[in-house]
Amino acid sequence: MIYSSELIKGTLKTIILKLLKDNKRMYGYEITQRVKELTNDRIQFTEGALYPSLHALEADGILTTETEYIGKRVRKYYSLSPKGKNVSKEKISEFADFMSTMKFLLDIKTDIA
Amino acid sequence: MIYSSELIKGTLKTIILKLLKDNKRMYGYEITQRVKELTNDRIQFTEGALYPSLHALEADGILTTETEYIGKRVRKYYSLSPKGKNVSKEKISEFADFMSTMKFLLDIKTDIA
DNA sequence: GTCCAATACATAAGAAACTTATGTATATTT
DNA sequence: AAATATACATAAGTTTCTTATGTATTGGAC
Repeated sequence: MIYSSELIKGTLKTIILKLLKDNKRMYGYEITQRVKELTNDRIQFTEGALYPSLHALEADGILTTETEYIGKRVRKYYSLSPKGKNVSKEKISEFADFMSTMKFLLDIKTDIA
Repeated sequence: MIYSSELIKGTLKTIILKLLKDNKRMYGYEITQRVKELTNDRIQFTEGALYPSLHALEADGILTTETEYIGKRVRKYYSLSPKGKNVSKEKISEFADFMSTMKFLLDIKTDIA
């Protein structure tokens, strides 16, 4: 099952910030692959969504970049700035809070007895 | 705390369908108040988002309507159609699945030493 | 008895975030 | 040698929401 994109909307930045919190630095393509892998293909970031989002986070001072060459191919690593570390924590805890609200609202039973 | 709207995006229809599943029929204004109340003001639907969404669900054959007058004031009640009952179940279980994926994704440590 | 807030609907313009499509280029596998 | 994977990027179009506006009735406060 691939989730309807409507459902995933708005979670992209939160996921990016979580991955970077755990991994110190990652490049764009790596992020798409990691998410795909971790979710068993249920969540797949398109490049058209990912790259503009990374650029926006950098412009906001949340991410910093280092460009490296692997052979002749460029690779752009993203890391959390000090500000980004706080934003990351906030976003993740906001999402956790949101999930518990939604869980209550949708009356979802997580334990299948 | 009011959740960032970016986070709530895409959940509006799911919430509407859940409320109508439990309540048989509700009118627009009632939905906004119920959601506000159930979430302690954390989720608030604007009319500009709600009404077009209800119209779209009706156009898709997911909701049916009955118009009633309370005094001279019109009130439009929405109910799930037979098709809507299925869609409602699907949307809710899709969201439940999505939440468990997100919970995993946001809890995991990927930089295991 | 009048004014403000609440109830109740609706739509339109603009913004935000995404999809789809396209482009460039290198590296690896078949 | 060709196809696939890696790796970046942007632009046009769509969807979905926000913000603003509009109309009208009802109830409570003063």
